[in-house]
Amino acid sequence: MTTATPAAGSRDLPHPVREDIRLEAVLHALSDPMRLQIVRELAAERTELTCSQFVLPVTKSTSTHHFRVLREAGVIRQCYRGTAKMNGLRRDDLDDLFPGLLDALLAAAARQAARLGG
Amino acid sequence: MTTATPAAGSRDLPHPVREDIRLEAVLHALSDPMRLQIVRELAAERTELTCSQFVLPVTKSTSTHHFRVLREAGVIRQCYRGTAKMNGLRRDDLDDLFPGLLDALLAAAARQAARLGG
DNA sequence: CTCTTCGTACGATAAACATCGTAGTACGCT
DNA sequence: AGCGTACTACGATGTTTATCGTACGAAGAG
Repeated sequence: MTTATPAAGSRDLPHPVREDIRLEAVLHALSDPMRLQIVRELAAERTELTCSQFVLPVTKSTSTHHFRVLREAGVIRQCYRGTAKMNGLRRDDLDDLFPGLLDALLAAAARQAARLGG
Repeated sequence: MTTATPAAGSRDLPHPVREDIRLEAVLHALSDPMRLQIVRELAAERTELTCSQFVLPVTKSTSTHHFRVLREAGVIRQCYRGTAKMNGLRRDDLDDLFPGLLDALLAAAARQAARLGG
């Protein structure tokens, strides 16, 4: 336990490196309402969240799918912490690649939510 | 004729009104490389362009499809001028709904193109 | 009227996608 | 070891999507 082994339990997840993140993939990932919601919550809380902390109107299989799309697009970073899977926004990478984009997207989403939701 | 009839030649095209433009639809429309390219060119030239001024590596049917997706998402506005179909960015509507988003997207696309293309 | 140019409509097709359910694996706790 | 929690893997399904080809319509030039 508490061994800082490289493999860290052999439960690593594949992420694209920063240079491989493609704008089209990011936009596609965010074009799904469920995934956009996930990213909004993740940005609101400034910390990492477990998958189960999101209340989504779909089954767990579907949630897994959406989280994976976000990860493979380079929008979030996932890692295991015990049995829980932590999710964090890749804000540093996104801000470096596309300065201002993430904030503009979050602002647009917030604005639309405010307009439609009340 | 030159009659300013309401139908205007019965060649009108359906556009969503500003309030009906959805962020998810815009992101989805721009998540296709072909369509992102179209929007980039449209933004670069500050004027309206005909469909045939775009050189796209697909057939005309497919082009028609992509232009329609962009129009139905509210990203571009289309109208006929003679036999040509003019395309213009709906910058006013997009800037009103999502201030700063379009510019952030275009900047991100330009940055990525610069990074990958040279 | 005819011809050409520009774009559409429709049908087909293959791929991708969102969703589910079931069965299974990994980890922590007792 | 045994149990419960958290998430995954796989297969199925119905929908959407990107693409094409062919045939068609609308407008302008001769």
